[in-house]
Amino acid sequence: MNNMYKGEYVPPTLTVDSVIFQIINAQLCVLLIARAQEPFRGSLALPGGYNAVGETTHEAMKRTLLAKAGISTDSLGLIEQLYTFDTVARDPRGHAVSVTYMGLGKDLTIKQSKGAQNPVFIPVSQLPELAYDHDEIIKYSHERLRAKITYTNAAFALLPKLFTLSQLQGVYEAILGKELDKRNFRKKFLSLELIEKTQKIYKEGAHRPARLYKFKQQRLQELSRSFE
Amino acid sequence: MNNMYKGEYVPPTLTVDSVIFQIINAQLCVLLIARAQEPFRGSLALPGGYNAVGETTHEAMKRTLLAKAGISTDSLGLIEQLYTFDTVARDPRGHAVSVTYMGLGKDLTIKQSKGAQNPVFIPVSQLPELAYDHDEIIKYSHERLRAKITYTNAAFALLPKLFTLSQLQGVYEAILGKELDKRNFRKKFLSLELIEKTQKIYKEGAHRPARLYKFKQQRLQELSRSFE
DNA sequence: ACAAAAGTGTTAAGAATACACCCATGT
DNA sequence: ACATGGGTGTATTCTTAACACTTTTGT
Repeated sequence: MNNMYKGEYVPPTLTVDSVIFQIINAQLCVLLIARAQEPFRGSLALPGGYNAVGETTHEAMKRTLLAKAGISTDSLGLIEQLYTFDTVARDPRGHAVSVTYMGLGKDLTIKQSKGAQNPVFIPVSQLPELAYDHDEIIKYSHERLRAKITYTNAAFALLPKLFTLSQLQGVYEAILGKELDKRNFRKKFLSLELIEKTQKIYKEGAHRPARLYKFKQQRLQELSRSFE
Repeated sequence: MNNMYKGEYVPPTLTVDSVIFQIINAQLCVLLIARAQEPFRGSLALPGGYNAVGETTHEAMKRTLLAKAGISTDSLGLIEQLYTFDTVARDPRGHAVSVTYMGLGKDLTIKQSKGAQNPVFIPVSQLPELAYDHDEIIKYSHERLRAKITYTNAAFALLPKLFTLSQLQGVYEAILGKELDKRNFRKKFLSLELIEKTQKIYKEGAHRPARLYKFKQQRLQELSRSFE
């Protein structure tokens, strides 16, 4: 295994995969594409692809996400590296190493580009069988997201600039998978001082209009006291 | 950048690096080696090396740690993958991707093996200038460790099977970099029910002997309430 | 007897939880 | 007038934080 000393070093294949989350209809959804090629042709999979020499993993992520799903990373509110998986046993084509990223967005529009492969957002609670071990990766990612919203303001990346407290609570409920008490949620969240009232009102449906709030910062911040 | 479609795909170099922590004299120390080759010949660096095809990153970590520092991963209480760094700009030899692991141990004995490169444990508070951006990696790793001990029982990996409450508190103080109140620390930690009293007593020095405790589990557990 | 670390309890302030009704709107 | 989601307060329990003296040993 000391090939490198003899000048015969051969690196494994390097790939990147993206787990892009978005809340749709109060459900946490993940971006998947239908694979156009073997292996797992026709199965749903995370968007991803090869990472060649000279390209950073972040650049490869950006490129593959745009190519396979027509989504620009600029439209994501937050991107972070998740974990690096060894795929020795996992990929039928042989040894590869996959660097995974998690991205959070809202109102993501999928542009059907030339090379795109039918990108869709599917609720994480209703995933069909996926290619490779992508279900494991999504589960891991969901776990990370759950943790992330409890000690940071990451929810900003899943909400519009202006939002109601009910929408905010809905994001937490969708990710944590449980209902929260409205009064306690509001009291706690407001006491964290991450958001502020605006003068705007959101009218919708046959009920009392809601006040709109906004995050003070549109970038990741740690909470002073963790949540839930 | 679509070389792979033409069968010309060339992956970047893949390397692994390990950040191995140990508490020595109430100080958090990290394992470093003196580089025997260019680049950064003579500088201190994290132990690491190439990861060739057919080998998982974990296997490569294990192998390089043994080869460069004579430390067996079996002697570590905890190992976890940290982060994957792109080294396009960082490595003078060109584009590489480095998967980093964090390991925690106690009483680690460095065996000077044939290929070993003067491995030493150095307090993180007194690091000299290091090769590459290894200082950044260590800082990141320290941050992760700080978080880890506040929401898990990870401290078990840095302590002997039996330990005194003062030793346990010392681990927290060394990692958090601040002093803690003895009474509050004990009350809180005991209430978490992760450790239990033993009948053993530790006598040392000209003072009252201390009761020894042990962790109920020698594997990672989340705390019911997070710490500090 | 002294030095050195071990061990121990109370009080006050802050945070979390449980819980139910009125408000503003559209139909 | 009714259905729908928006908005609000209090009492209780639990958790944290601040704080100082006695005990046991070796020399």
